[in-house]
Amino acid sequence: MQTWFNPARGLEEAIASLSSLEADFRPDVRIADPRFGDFQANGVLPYAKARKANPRALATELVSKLRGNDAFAGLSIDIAGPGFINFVLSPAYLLNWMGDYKTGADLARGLAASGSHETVVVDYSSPNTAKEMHVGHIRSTVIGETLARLLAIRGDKVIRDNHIGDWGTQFGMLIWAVKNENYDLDHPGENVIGELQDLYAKGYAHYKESDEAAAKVREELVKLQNGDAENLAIWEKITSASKGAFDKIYARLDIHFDLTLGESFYRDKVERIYRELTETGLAVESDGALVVFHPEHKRFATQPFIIRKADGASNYATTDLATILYRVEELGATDIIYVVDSRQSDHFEQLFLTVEKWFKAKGYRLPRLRHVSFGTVLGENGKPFKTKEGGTVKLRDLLDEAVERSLTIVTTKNPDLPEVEKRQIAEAVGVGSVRYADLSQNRTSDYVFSWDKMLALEGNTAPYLLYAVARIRSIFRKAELAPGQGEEGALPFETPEELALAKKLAAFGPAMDAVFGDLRPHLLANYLFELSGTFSSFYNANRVMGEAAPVKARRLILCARTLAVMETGMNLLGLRVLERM
RNA sequence: GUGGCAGUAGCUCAGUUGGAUAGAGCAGCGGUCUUCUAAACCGCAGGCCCCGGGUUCGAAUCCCGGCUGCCACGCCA
Repeated sequence: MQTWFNPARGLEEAIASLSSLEADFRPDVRIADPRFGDFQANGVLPYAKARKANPRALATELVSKLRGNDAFAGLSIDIAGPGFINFVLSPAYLLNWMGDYKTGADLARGLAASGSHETVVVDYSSPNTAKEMHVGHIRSTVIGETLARLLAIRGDKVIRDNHIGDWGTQFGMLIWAVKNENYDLDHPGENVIGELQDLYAKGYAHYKESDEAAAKVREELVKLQNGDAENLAIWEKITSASKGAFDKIYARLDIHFDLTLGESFYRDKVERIYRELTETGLAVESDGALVVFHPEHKRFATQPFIIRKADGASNYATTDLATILYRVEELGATDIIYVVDSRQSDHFEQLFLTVEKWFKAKGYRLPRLRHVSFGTVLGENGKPFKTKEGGTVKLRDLLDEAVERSLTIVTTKNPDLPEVEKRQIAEAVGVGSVRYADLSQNRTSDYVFSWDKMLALEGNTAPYLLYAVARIRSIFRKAELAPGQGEEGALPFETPEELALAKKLAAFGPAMDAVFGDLRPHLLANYLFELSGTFSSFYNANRVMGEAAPVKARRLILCARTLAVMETGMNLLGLRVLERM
């Protein structure tokens, strides 16, 4: 019996190839409401509608062809209502599926089969140097990391690039303050970033004091940009200290970049941008600045895309243009994804429009450009997030708090575990909870920050998934078997809980298709939450140990496959799985 | 003003791109540990899908018009 890794896709293709309908017929197979079946094909309805035909008759004709075909041997098929075609996977089919897709590697293979194998740059996290990472950075960082992992498992060549803000106007103030305070960058204190942030605040205050003071601050920036050795040395030390602080957070979140090419990397690449955009006629002078207008666009006909400021300096539009060129020419990117806050959607729309015209004029290969946007982190009052003191919550503090709360709980629930293991569990649960709180929500909606919500440990949260995995691990530990062992002689699934779990596992492929459709990780989180729930119901209703051999074997199969799917999915979300908790 | 995003159960949110009787979690009520981890499971209750039109076999979803909230819009990123 033939099985499809992704039954929805398999059905889609098999139905299309067997039907004698015209080419515009799309079977439109999707997961069905369990009351009607496992999958349903709805495509005959719109097809019949377009031709004023009887959908029920068309469905009947189509189904008679499917029934005689080997590909549909393990499925029951029927027609309901106006022409829905419902499919139910047989227990034997499900058992076969479990035999074909056993391990994480099998699942990865199944996923990669439908990938397009691009070279894709994922641009995410992108904090500013000399500043502490705060809750505002968490979304880009964890969503970007998950997208990178998703694309990689689908078979893309992924290049993770941390486009840090290391060349902005903040350096004028920072350098001025470092000099004014005689801050010793070679022997910084414990909390370098905190101190740098204080220095920045002093520089900023000075900048605001008077015109003369502002001029001095600007002078430091100009010196830096002109390559002044002393200022460059200060800048380098600040950058290096900042990267060190970022790396601590990244290590904790298990995030790894292939490249960290910040804005400063492109500082000698902006002249070409000015030249090419001017010579292609895209950029024009306006109020002393060099800008791009898009006459065909309702707003961008008058809302400029400023690529060189009136004072001659570059800005982020310039470096973003240079960055795209670099990624295409030097990295071979066919696809570039920006994981950035939705407030910058105008910027990206202008950027992409400009690149399209520029690349077309120069005959450069145009990559696929996508802005994967996400909502803003808001406070409880619905305004952009600030603490009561007007500051931001540091990512470090958030993670520490989460781990502390988790430690309290693990100590209560499982007091006999060794201290070291309790701490490991608390770290995985705490950090995982913060991360999952973000990933389980639709990225496009705004995010209301709340300690309780971020650190919740029940319901649709990381611990719920981790707990399901720990229970499976525990079964194998008690059975003294490795996952994958003890499966011989299994009979097809029988109980409602077994069947529900088996079907949920076979729905992994369709769930992942939805995730890739619009790059929405929360659909993976939803799926894993549902899988955990289905497993928990199974666990409570059907014992594994102590059952007759054929029953035990088939339940061990379900445990092992659930484990493989959970581990694969959780790894994509960046959650570390646990043996016990 | 122009444009974008959003409005679904008391609260927080899903809703597979137009499919069948709109779903979860939390909070509430009731039940389940001598048996593989009760961080769990089972059940009950909870709805003007912002409002009004339209499109069609079918609309939370698409179109038009409103209302409300948030965001962006010349030299910050």
